Amino acid sequence: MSGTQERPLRADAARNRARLLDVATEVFTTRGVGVPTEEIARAAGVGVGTLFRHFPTKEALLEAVMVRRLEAIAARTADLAAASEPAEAFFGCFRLVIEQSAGKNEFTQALAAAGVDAHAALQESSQAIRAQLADLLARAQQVGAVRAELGLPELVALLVGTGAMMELLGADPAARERIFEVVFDGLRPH
Amino acid sequence: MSGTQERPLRADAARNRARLLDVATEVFTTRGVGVPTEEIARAAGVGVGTLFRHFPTKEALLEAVMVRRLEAIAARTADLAAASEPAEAFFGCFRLVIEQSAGKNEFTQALAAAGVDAHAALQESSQAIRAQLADLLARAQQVGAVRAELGLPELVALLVGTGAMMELLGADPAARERIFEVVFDGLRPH
DNA sequence: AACGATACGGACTGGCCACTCCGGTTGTCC
DNA sequence: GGACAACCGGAGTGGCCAGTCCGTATCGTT
Repeated sequence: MSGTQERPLRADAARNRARLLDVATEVFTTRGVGVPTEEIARAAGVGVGTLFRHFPTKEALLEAVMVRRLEAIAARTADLAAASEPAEAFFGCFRLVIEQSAGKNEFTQALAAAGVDAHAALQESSQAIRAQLADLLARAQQVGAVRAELGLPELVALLVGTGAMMELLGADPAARERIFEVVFDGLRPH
Repeated sequence: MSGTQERPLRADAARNRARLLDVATEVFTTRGVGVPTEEIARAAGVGVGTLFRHFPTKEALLEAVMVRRLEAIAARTADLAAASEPAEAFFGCFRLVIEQSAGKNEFTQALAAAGVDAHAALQESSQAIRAQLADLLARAQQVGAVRAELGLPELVALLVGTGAMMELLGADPAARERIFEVVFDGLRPH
């Protein structure tokens, strides 16, 4: 389906594209999506023209950044899930997803909105994560580590919400840990 | 301090101001803060000039809306807190705050940011709520209804985060209830 | 080394939106 | 009921920003 079948980019073009993605990730994450495109271009050492050639729209750039993050999370989640028994895998992945979306409120919102109004590319990579999460959840429930009545939508909500909590608490590790304890205890049966 | 000491408004001016506030609350809540000011003016049946005379800035309008909501919540919280014993009061107010901020992600973010960079008026009314919450929390902890190690920052984070979860789940009451169960169970000791 | 093809830069355009300004209207007080 | 203030409406202004266009530079190939 997703044919990445284009003729290979020229060396400089590939370099610029990568730099653009890196810079955009950094800037959007730390300063929000309201930052003018021109600033991202300048920070990447290219002109706006170049930016818009690689990403025809600001939205497209944002999407590319998101997809990249989602894919990174999916990969790490898969590793973690394969290497542990159900309960550990579930809670480990929960932490991982939270930590990977650090400083990125809007990213989590996108994950949330993905099932609703996001674009095709986002749909695809967020579906991948959702499938993994569903699997993780089912297995953790089977061994009785997580309340049986919870579904995937609730899990996603919990993830996004917990992410929001962490963002609020900033860099206080003790407080973050206390939140994890509350949420994890709440997730366990009875 | 906060001298509401101005000469009383003319009748029509007062009416317009109130209508503006009502409409702005509605519009900002349902469609986000990105809506053009002119649209709010039109919906309120006045010109933009009138809007900007009452609220010199879009931000000022937003602030007024926030303050109003915060005050409403503070009032209802106080009632509820006075009429129940600690545990019931705490969890009741938790629900109340969540429900009152329904459909208003950005409002909750403001509550959160209030301690950080919001304007004077917001500071004031959010301080009032925070004080109430601190009290509620302390009392619930004294009777052993809530984990002792949690502080006010964690409680605020939990509120905001849970609000985000609810927003995500939309109108599914069963799912919302399941989330409440998870969070409330997590809040209780051990 | 020379020549296409490919990619670059950044001045420019168009649209949107917060905010201003002032001629006209409406409330209020004697 | 008249006169003066207080208020209103909405066309207009300025600034910002996403996206375009084309002359110029760079890459890769023979």
